[in-house]
Amino acid sequence: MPELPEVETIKNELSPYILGRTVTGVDLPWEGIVRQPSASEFRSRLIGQKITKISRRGKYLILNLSSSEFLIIHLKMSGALLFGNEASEPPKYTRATFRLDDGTIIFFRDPRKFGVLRLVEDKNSIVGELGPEPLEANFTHEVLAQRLHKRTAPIKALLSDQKVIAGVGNMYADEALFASKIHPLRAGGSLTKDEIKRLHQAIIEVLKSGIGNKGASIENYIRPDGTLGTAHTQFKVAHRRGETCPRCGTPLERIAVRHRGTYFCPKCQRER
DNA sequence: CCCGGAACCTGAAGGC
DNA sequence: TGCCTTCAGGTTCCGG
Repeated sequence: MPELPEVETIKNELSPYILGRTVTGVDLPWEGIVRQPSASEFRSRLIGQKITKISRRGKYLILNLSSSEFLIIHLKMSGALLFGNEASEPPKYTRATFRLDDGTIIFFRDPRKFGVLRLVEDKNSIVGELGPEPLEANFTHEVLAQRLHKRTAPIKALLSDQKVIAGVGNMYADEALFASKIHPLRAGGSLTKDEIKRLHQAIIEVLKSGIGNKGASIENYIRPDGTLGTAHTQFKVAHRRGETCPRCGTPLERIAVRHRGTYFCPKCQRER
């Protein structure tokens, strides 16, 4: 499922195909994918616009348009953006198709229909409340400490909260907690300064590693050219049900935190 | 404001 | 073999 490294990879690999191109057609086989405005208005306002910039904020993709509006895309759990041309058959579960002026076609494939398309004038209406970008210089361990201060929710839940840190989801939260040897159920505000420093470093490392491996192909994640990422092969605990800790050999445990599958080593990540 | 749980959605996997 | 139930999780909404 796409988290920061997956969305970053999609942005990088899609960029040469769409930057500077003009949208000439929009098909919506399932109109429910458009959150705002209405599907018909979305179509008419998007057609004719040139894509002048593509960026990422958290797990959102942001396309700047020549009209000064923004096309904001969220892939949620099962969404993928795939490129093709006029000869391409739409992949199964295609929910939206964008035709560009050079014949390139971008397919939004999304089996579970969680994905969202928005066309907005003010991008901050969507991404304005997000927490800091973990790979930018202003994300320091002091900033992390301040955002966890006095929070009583489990650290795993806080790491996955986009208002605390943008871009970290279920998989990379588990990896960062394992790397920093912190139990997922520890209250966020109970972490020591040293633990927060380790966690801060671990978040940056697991995300950078994920990007270096072009994302983790768990579930439906697929790169725009149809190939898979390899980040999941580097995972130490995430989704490694029934396996043992690569550090100490203890069988990994799986618990539910906020109904989310959470993998950890009960020996390396002690409860206190 | 903070926390936890339900809802959205459907393919895959497991149980009987 | 096949039907039924459960699981997967990012975000949003809602109640306490």
